[in-house]
Amino acid sequence: MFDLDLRSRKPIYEQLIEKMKEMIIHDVLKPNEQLPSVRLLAKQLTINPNTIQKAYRELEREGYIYSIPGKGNFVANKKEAIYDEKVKQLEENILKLCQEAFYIGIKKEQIFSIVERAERAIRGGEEDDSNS
Amino acid sequence: MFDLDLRSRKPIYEQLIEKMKEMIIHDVLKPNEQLPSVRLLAKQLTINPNTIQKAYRELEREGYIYSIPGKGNFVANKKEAIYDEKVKQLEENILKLCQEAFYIGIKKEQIFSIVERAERAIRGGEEDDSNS
DNA sequence: ATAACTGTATTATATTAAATAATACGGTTG
DNA sequence: CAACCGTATTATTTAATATAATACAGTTAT
Repeated sequence: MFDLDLRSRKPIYEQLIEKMKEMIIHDVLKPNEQLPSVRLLAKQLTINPNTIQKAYRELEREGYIYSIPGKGNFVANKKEAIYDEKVKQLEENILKLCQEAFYIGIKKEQIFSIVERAERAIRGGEEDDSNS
Repeated sequence: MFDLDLRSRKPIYEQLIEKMKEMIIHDVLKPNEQLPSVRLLAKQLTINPNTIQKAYRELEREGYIYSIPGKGNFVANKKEAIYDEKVKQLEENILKLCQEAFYIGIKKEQIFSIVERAERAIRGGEEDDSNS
């Protein structure tokens, strides 16, 4: 379910955090759905339970999941809060990249075309559910 | 000249690489200009010469600078090649961010407005030399 | 209540990348 | 030749990541 690269230069817990964020945002993991227990997931991934715990705690700190001691970890139902946070992050990153781009002389239109290319890539690869 | 954060979680040599790339791209460091020697810069920044050397070698590998053993390290005159590479990188990064944004439902117009905000930030903070 | 799950916490250890340190060799310059 | 340069090598230190072994407490079902 959560396949990650153990030989990567990127820390395992970071990979797991990213993976789960993605799955939560993309609704692969539904709100209030129970996540695999720390110990079980550690066994499945053949990594240490503490590493899972570290990832879960960070995800909780950021509002993606919540935990009930003795019961388990669950996907947060604050989808909107997460979404807003994500949008804010994306805005910051895009803003930063654009500033850098403008700084070295790239024109606004050039960026627009990149944005449109990105849109086509998305629209081509997957359909919008809102009017299907 | 190269002020960097020694207490950062980011490796010093990476910070130095980024800093110098920026200065080279923005023409603060002119083509064929001699860079401070490995030993001198290390003394100035109170860090180890090997760390400078590591940064310089990476910058050379990427074509930003060239070195003449016994003489010194110099800014590459392949500005265009560097620029093209930088543009390509930016395009990739922007594309990636946009795809992620679209994926969670952000509209194209929303991104356009971010781009325009970035442009205003740049145009406001510094003037364009091309018609001054 | 007790066994078998859960999350949480703590401490110690191992592993790895980043950074330091100490040298050495050879080219360049004056 | 002295004083710079870049380069290379090896050993060591440091800090983050990951592992390991436990322990404690809440939950659930029997």
